Amino acid sequence: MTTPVSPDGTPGFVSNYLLYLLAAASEGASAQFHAQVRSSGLRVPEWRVLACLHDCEGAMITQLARIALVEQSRLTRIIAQMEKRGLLIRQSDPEDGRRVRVFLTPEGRALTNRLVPQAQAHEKALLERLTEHGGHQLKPILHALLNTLEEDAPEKL
Amino acid sequence: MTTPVSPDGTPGFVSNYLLYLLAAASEGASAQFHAQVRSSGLRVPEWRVLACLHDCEGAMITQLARIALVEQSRLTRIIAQMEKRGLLIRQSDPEDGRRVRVFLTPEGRALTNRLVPQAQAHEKALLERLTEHGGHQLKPILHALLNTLEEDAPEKL
DNA sequence: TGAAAGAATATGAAATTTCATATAACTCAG
DNA sequence: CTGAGTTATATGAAATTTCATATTCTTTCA
Repeated sequence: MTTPVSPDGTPGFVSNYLLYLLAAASEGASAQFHAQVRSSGLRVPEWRVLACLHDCEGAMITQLARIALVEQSRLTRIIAQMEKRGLLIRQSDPEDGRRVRVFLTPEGRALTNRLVPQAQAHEKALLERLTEHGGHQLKPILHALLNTLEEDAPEKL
Repeated sequence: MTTPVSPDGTPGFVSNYLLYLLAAASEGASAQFHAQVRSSGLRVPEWRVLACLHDCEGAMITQLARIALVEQSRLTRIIAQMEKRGLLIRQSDPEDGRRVRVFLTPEGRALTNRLVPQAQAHEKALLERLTEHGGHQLKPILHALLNTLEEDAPEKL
């Protein structure tokens, strides 16, 4: 990831463009851990679903889609696959028959409980290597960015 | 994007997990501008290709794939489509016949020259809304993160 | 030189993703 | 209680993406 420069050495637009930096940072930082995810037999969106369920078991498809950053119809199919694999079960909400609530199976929970600590360990290691460069400011700034974005989003709660 | 919490109010893992924050920040920050991209008739990876070419005309497919964060075989097809649309042309390198170098057409360049300033304006506006929350630290930290990641990547130059 | 190894790009085929829309369930005003 | 409007999820069909591998060209070195 050598900083791309024009042939003449000019720094170029992309290499200092915020949206590029964010995308590259996200991709790059995730790459190592996502390899672990895949070697646990999960694809990234599946892992995200498990992580969300770890926090909010019984969430609706739509909520999961929003949190896991996946489009709804896609998530519906991912959930279906995960259900077939026995990682989770769908259960329609008795209060509101349109809603489908998703729960981890014991197997799904076991996998989740194995991966979450791995994720935390990976995060810790990464942040430690960043301490000299203000690594502790990273998460606060990202939170601030997300809050700012929420303000002007046509937000669906 | 209400901070997801467990039913009991516990803050939860995901909502403060670095890789999630990065992914959500990237997605969220990009959403508005990517809407502009699409209304210019481009998909996001296509815009990324144009932006890269803006900086390094004549780049090889592999370079573009790495910078634009797109897998090579996918990029090959994206480039092919863009060539059909007249946004760029491929030209095989006389020095090394395996390489394909990519150049903007006048039309492609015009589109690029229209979008890059839009991107810059969007970035500026976003960063301004973040100034009170340490927005000026964001890009430096992301650079630091990317540098750190490069160190231990099996890096292909 | 020429055979083997390596690089850069392309491509087939299966799988996934997207987009629009269907379906089903709920809400609420009249 | 009925039907228009809304919300949650599902699904068909086209398009894209992925993965493995083919193809083409280059480099290496015996």
